[in-house]
Amino acid sequence: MPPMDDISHILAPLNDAQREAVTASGGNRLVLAGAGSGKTRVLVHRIAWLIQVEHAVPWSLLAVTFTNKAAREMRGRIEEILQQPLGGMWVGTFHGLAHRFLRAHWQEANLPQHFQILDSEDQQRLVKRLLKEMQLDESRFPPRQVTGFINAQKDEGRRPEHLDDGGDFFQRKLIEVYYAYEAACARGGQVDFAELLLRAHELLRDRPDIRHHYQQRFAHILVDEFQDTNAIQYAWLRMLAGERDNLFLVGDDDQSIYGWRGAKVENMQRFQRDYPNTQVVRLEQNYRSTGHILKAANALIANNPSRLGKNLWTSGGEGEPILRYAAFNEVDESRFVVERIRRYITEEGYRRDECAILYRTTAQSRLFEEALLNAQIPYRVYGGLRFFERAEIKDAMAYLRLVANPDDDIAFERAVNNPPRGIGLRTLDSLREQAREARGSLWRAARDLTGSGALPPRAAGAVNQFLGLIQKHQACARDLNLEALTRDLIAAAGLAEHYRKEKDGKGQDRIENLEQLVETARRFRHEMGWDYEVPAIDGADGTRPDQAGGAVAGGVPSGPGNPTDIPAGNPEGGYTQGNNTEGNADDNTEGPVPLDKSDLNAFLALAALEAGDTQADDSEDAVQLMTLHSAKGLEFPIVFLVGVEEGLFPHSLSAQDPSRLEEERRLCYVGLTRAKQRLFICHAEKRRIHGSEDYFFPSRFLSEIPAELLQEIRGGGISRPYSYGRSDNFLTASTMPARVGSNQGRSGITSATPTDTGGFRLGQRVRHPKFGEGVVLSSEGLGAAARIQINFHDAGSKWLVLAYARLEPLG
DNA sequence: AACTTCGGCTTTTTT
DNA sequence: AGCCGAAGTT
Repeated sequence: MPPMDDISHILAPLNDAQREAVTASGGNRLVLAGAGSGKTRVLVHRIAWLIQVEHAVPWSLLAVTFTNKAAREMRGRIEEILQQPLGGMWVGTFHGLAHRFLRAHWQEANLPQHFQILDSEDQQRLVKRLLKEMQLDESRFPPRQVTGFINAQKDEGRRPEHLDDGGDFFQRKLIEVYYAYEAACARGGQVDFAELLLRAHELLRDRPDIRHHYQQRFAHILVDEFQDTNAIQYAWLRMLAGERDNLFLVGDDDQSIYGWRGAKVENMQRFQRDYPNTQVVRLEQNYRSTGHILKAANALIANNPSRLGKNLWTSGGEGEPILRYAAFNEVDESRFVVERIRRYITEEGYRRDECAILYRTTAQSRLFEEALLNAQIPYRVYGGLRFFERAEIKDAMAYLRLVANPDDDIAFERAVNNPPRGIGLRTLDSLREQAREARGSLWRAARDLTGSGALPPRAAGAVNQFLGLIQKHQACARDLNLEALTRDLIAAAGLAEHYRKEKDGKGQDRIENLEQLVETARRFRHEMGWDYEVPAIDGADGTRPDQAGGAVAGGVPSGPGNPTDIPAGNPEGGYTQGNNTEGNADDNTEGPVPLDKSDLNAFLALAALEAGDTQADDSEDAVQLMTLHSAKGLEFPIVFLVGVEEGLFPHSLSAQDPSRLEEERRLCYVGLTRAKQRLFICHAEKRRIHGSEDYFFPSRFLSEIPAELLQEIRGGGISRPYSYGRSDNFLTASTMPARVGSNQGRSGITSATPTDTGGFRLGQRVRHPKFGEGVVLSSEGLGAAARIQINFHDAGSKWLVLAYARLEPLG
């Protein structure tokens, strides 16, 4: 341990508030860390402080994050500042840590030793199958909603037996599905994401011996992004902390944007009630953005009534004004943004990756991609399918899963006739039927039926062949390493051949991805995995302090077509490859390593828990495109916040409910605070959405930003007052050409017959005495029959009879 | 059993 | 407009 005088590197880079948090001793701490206030730095330095100054052993520390990326980054930064590897410290995601915990205590948790993890897609498939078996109509019980119901219950810590249908038919059925779902998971030895947390919590709750063991072990528990915890995660933390008052929670209630998936901002207030001795530290000095940007963000978020309260400030300058662009339509918007980016790159020397385009919904990326493509500016879109979520990878993984556990029905259904081998619906139905009757797995049903001659010979042959394929690999799994098993299985199943024949252009990509999978398996080594050793609970020191490291396994590919890439590299740089054993493993290949069953299982767990990156090649300097959600935690010198329109942002599905509207506002706050130097806010007056064209008001969020901080840019250099009148789309009886034919829309003309609009123009703003302000969408009919469609700001879109509607033109 | 077409639906995303 | 699932066709 370095001497006391060697702590300047821990404290020197900190401001007073940060230092207060880092050096706190005794008691719980809640750090309210505003955007850009050095939240991660505080966590990292706190841990360094605990180890170097308070002489805490890494083994007695627990640090929890939400994403694997954050966990990797934190571990890397701690190791960097300490200049030593963090052996036994538990750093990971809630799910990752719960998984590790359950692996160690599978018996006590009443799980099979080699339980598998279901990802969301698997879960959805299972629910679908159950709905079908229970003969519930999918239109009345949409699988998505049913899955959502089950997950929401688990997130709240509720088992089906805790639920009451309240006499409601739907509720009763949902509970029945939940029961059936649990039974199916138990039969297949499977655990979904929420189950990891719930089981881990229940185990701590029900087993005082285990609970005390961990309570004793963890002297300090640190949590990042605390505002994103759900009920069960919070309960789990409390359980682990016990009476030790050893919680160090970092979060920002203003950046809570995952309420829709169970996160509870309330946990921040609740924590202060549950632990009245908690000391709160506010980090309000922002090191990221200009004064104007911070003022805008502060003003915006002030509109949210339920806040803990915080005000960001900077010692830096005010910076440039925020620029606002009212685009005519979405194409104009994308052209504007790309033109500006082009100028920043070519005229001001910015790198491409210093520019980010942030949007509310993924669908919005397309136009920007097109415009960037046109301008020949490289870009990178975040989000979308990750490596282990790709269909071909899941196909191959289904075979691996069956080798590990033949009772995995979800894998069975996926693999059995893919590639097609003559096992059709009829055959599958009889397998399902048999499985249901025998209350066993499909695998067993298949063995029963092929043995008893109950299947038609042809089907029986095909099923037998499939069974043989899996069995053969189960047998030789002992002699093969993971890589060989994966490669052989893909070949024997005929997957690559199958994709080769695929006629759409994706076949080649898919084959490359399968090759990448084999490569990933090759790199995956036992020593990268987890230490599943069962701690001796009654012993003073059950887990080996030096061994438990590497909560985050290496080897997840960052995407296709880049076999030599360094996996999971940190684009922000600054961290050494730390726990990433990969580099070494690559170079000292010691010949074929025999496959340990836990090797295969660790690989399967990795695939589920850490699905890999979305895209290859972070190395190329490219403009960054992402949703606001995925932008959290990032920063860019130049930010374009686009599609800032009422109905899109806030999204129409959230605008009604006050609490969801607040969350939208927080999302906007997150967006604004991503910008370091320049911020553009764009909205389109007219936008094609879901196939039809609509008029939009600028978002209310725009009007919540003080006008003096905003400067409007006029389109195409033409100075024109901001109004909806820019539309070239006049639709009055006199100017409207009589058109025949069906190719409407192209020129923006939405009706082919002459109509009477009473002098109102399409896109014109109007006021109605009852419905308030709105925009003319379209019209039909003549004279007394003339009707006009208005999209009202508050009341939505309505058809009104012109003769009666007392409409007053605006603007 | 495999291929084709039609119809409904459409936020955000990590584990 | 596009994606997915379900029904209809070959």
